Amino acid sequence: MKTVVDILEERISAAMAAVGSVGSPQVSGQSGFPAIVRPAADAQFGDYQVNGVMALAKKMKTNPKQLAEKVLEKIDVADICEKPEVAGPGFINLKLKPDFVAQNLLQINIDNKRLGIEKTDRPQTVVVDFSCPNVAKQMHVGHLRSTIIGDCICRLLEFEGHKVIRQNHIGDWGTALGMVILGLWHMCMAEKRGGKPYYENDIEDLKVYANNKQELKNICNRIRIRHEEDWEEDFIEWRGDGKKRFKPFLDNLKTREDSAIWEKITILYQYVNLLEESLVGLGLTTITRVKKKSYKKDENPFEYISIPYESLSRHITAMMQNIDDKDNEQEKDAWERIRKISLKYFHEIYRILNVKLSMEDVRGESDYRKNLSSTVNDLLRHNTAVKSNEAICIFPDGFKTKEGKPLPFIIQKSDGAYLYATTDLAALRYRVKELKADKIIYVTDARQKQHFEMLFKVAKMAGWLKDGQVFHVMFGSVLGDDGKPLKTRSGENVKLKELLDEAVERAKAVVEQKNSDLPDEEKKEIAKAVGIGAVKYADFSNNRTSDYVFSFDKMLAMEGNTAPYMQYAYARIKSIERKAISKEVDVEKELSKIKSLDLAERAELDLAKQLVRYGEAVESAADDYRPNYLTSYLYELAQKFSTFYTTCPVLDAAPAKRPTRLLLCDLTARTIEHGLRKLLGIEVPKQM
RNA sequence: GCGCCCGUAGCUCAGCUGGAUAGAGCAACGGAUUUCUAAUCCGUAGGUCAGAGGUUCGAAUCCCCUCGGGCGUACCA
Repeated sequence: MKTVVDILEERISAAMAAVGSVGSPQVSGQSGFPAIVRPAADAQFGDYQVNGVMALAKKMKTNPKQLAEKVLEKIDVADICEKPEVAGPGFINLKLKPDFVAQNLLQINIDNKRLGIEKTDRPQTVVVDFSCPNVAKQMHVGHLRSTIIGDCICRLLEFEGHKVIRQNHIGDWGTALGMVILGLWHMCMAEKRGGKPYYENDIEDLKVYANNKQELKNICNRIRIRHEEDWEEDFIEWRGDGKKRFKPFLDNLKTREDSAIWEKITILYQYVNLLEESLVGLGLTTITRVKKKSYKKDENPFEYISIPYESLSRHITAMMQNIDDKDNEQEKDAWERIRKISLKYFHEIYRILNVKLSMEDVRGESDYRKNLSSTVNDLLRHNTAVKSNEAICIFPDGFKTKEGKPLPFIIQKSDGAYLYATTDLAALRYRVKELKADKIIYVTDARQKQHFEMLFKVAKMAGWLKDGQVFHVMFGSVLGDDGKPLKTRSGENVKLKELLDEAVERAKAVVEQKNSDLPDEEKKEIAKAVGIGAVKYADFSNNRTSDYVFSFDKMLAMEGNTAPYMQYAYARIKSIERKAISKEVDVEKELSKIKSLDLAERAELDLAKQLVRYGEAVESAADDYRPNYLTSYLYELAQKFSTFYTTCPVLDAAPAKRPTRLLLCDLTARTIEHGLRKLLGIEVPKQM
């Protein structure tokens, strides 16, 4: 079934074409005559309005009002609308016939699965890249948006009939790798030293003195001296070979519990990050080793160099580039363990969030590690990439540095390490070539806009992409209550798990207060649905591109335009169905016999018209990747239902009126359920 | 400096290739419950769409300038 707005658009565009081509042949040669049918701005104008006539009049250099009159003569919508009217400077107002609404509703009613919404006639293979948390890091509120918006986009596209391939491009390569190895090293040394782990004290000190440069330098130097002591001491054959302590520690890691490792590694990751940030500009150096290009048997294969202390993890990253080598076996095992544990925790969050992402959807940066050199080489061969300051770069047009020079897209650093630009290119190629993607969608925050613009441009330069094949679906940053961006500095992140737990807890308190008679088990289920639903809905209902002000109170408020409002409407309908038995009303029977509807009451007709529009809302949300179009539709639906509910008794209605009202209830429930559960991944309890 | 995004009611935000008198929620105020769940409904009040100019039948929306905020800007993601 086509949406009403599409039918109207088609018919009125045809009428406009007929009128436009008569008076002005040159206009007809252009790209058609869009009627631009929109929901009416004000109910007094009817249900839909045509905006396109005035634009056409402008093109034809004619009077819009007169043109609208001419179009009116050609319009054939008598089966759908009351007589259309010209209004204002050249609008055409359309009002649906109650009969048409009733017939439409009866058709939707028959289609249990899709509520009368057609599948696309041009199905595509769409790759959606979303969520993408970082290994060894707790997911925080910043990951919430990518995860649930991405999931919603997948659900919308799947429902439209596209083949969707989810890709969880987790951060498990590049710098993350070096930081985890360094973090594990600190874990080892802290355990050797015993007592309260030194990194916990260091984190506190670094935070306290973040703005006192002199003291910060003293602290960092103290850390560095301890670091070098530990490093110097840890060897059997050659300085710093790690055979005395670190290597046995890595072996021992296998015997430890996941949860114990997870808790520590997330803190250590923060530690390494915070230490490196603190070190910037302090000028401290440290000793490390690099493998010689050639060496004799029994000779120390390493030589020792001095590097800036803050670049140590990056140095390790470069060394670990060959993680698949035999020498690095232990590091590789440890790394895979950390990766596995991290994924376990991410998937726990996905389960709680009701997000459809499985282990099969995980294809992280590390999965492309074997394609990185060929990606770079191919670009060098095409002369797309060039060497500049020892780094391998591509200079796409239109991007400039601070100094006004061309801005490079760096795909290999001067130390030989690859970057996320390289993995992104390799991933993009994989998606086009192997996954046969017609379309690739990246769901990330707006700060990466320039990166993606460059990525897409480079991929086009290399001939790997067609126009219009990739989209960056971006969203705003997460802000704190003070309106400033929530920095990813350690400690300031709000852990997603804790946020979700609190949401459920608050919901539980409300359920307890409103409906204390329910069995405990049910109260728990309701609290989960309401709490998680509220958090997700708060995010969906915001404009995607705006910044996101994070506030417990706002997210967890359960009044007004929130998920619980819709869940409540649903629960009321289910309650009517339960009550029907005691009132000797056979709902199933009345619904199955229904042949026509009686939409006499204002509230009935308003609700019916809203129900007819569900397909339009889904379509616009999917077309623009904007879940908030869907949430505002559902909110309006619930509002119209609530008005209907208070003015139109259902079970106590006259027997002749009752089937219509039962159908309105049933269809409202099905639409809310479909929108919330199927498309937004929000549960709808039968009671609350 | 340059590039991108943003500025709408006291607060949080919608506003869909430019469309009619700019809409919601929260907070405030007034009303509604012997009747299917009041996590509700009905109503009142609240605006120089940051400011100035331009484009046109018509601008919150497009262009220019100013002010204010954010992000990015060669080896982090």
